[in-house]
Amino acid sequence: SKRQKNQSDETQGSDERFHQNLQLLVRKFTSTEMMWLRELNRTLEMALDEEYEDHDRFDSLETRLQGQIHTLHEFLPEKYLEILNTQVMKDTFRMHMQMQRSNTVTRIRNQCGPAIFDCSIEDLADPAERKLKFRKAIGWNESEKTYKRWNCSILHGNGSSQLNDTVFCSQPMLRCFAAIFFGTSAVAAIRADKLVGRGKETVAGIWSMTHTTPGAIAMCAVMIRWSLSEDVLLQELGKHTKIDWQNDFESYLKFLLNGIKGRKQAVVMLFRKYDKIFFPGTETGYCVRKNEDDQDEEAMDMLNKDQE
DNA sequence: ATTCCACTAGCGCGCTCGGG
DNA sequence: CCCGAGCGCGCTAGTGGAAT
Repeated sequence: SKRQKNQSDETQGSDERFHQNLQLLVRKFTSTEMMWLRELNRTLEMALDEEYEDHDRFDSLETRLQGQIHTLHEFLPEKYLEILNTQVMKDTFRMHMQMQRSNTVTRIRNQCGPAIFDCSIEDLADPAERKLKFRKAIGWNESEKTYKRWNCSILHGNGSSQLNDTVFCSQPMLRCFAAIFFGTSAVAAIRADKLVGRGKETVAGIWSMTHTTPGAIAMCAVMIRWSLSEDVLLQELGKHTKIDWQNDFESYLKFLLNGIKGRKQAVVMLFRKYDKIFFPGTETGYCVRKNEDDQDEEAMDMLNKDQE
């Protein structure tokens, strides 16, 4: 059956609208909260553990899953939480999270790649060429023969710095964010230092985004490194690079979440920077809102210990 | 052999914008 | 004011590869 968006809301079955809204929410969730869910089915079957603390979220698989289910409970409206543990929910999450990732990687590497990375189409088209040209920029360490998730010049503001106060600030990061949430043409706007996405129907509008989220920045970082990598498919574990993309995503997420909680200056400024560019005029930034319930803090020094 | 998975080409819809 | 060109969106149908 064809889409019937032209029909008014009244003529559309409430059941159909229920599912369309859910699909929309799942896509938003993928791009703004978590691009992957570990053990999706089991997560949706899980009960909320009241003892769970964000603090321990990334310590073990069990706490990671609890983190996921807690994130879902914060994100989804009540009416969907009631039916979390159903086959419909599982199918919808699996299908539409996948579709959202597919659409995004196609957009970033193939459609916007040259504009985001200042390179030719040919540079991006061939895996071997990507490896040759960009391996260094996405974290290749020649002496250790592995990829480092933090030491990537492509993520840093001034090109080659490793300091944590410039991470996620690079032009490609901003362009990638623009491409995902404000459409392909927004990349050109960012490049020209112009306002993005005003007056156009973009996903940021469709999803009613009001501020930058940790999940969105973490996903952009993974998307950028993956787009320049020799991997052909975006999978949790990269076939050719052997990069554990899912783990890297969660590391970025951990860094950002802890940074917000601990009011780490670099992270707070990072979100302010993104909000200023992409959501000007909104006073409901993530940092402001989230900091109300923060508790005792330990000094966070993730960047130094890195890798687990 | 069959099913699943990741991704892509291309389509229709709804929107914006500019010319008449 | 309207009309049509063009754009960005999500979706469908399909490919080719991997897993079972």
